[in-house]
Amino acid sequence: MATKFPNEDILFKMRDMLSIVSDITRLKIMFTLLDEENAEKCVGEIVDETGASQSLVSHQLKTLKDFDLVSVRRDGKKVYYSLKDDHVRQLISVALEHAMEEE
Amino acid sequence: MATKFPNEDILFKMRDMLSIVSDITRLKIMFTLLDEENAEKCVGEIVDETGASQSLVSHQLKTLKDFDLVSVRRDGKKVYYSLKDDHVRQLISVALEHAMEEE
DNA sequence: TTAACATATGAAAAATTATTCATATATTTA
DNA sequence: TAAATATATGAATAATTTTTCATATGTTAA
Repeated sequence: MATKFPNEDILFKMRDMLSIVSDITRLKIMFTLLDEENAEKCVGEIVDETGASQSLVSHQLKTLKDFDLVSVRRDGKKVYYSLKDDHVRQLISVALEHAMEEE
Repeated sequence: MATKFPNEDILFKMRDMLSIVSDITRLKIMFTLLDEENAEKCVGEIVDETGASQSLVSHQLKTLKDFDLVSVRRDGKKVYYSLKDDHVRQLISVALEHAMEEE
């Protein structure tokens, strides 16, 4: 009878975490960054590989950064991003399994 | 250079899968159904335990059903739902770990 | 210091999703 | 069969999110 789910805080964090990986553009970005182990890519490369607009990629990278899921490093004119969080890799891999499994 | 992410189909499935678990109401519902191993709950119980409105719960259960993530069984006036998919459990547990881990 | 390149950003527009409200349907009980 | 209970559903509204567009900022090269 007693509801024993996590408190609201935890639920909200879960929701945030999950919704950040549930967008096509961000998924593409993350796949780009998963390309090789510890891959680091500059924005231009990410734009090319995802096919999304420069602006959109930039906005979404900011979203990822705000959630502390990517590391950023500037080198000259270019800014390099890499994936920071292992939970993301796990989420993506579970979702990928699921997506590939059926039919 | 060659972008080697999954094809669009797979990406969309991943997105669908991930976004289905990235909503507070659905998370609550799923936690309710995770309460015990193989828990089966009727809509009324789910309404009580989540605190969401009957209509909302019903809508979201439909969403879960459409994605084949829950099983449904009617017994008399009541309709019982249970979690069907193990990937969901995995996603939830990864997200939960993540959410509990920081700060 | 100006031009060119790379990236970021605010605000608007477009798209999607969650929620509510009113009501319908299905089942049981009186 | 009518009333009561449990759940579902369509349509409207509210809320959130994604995407674009125009432009700003930071860095290097000429």
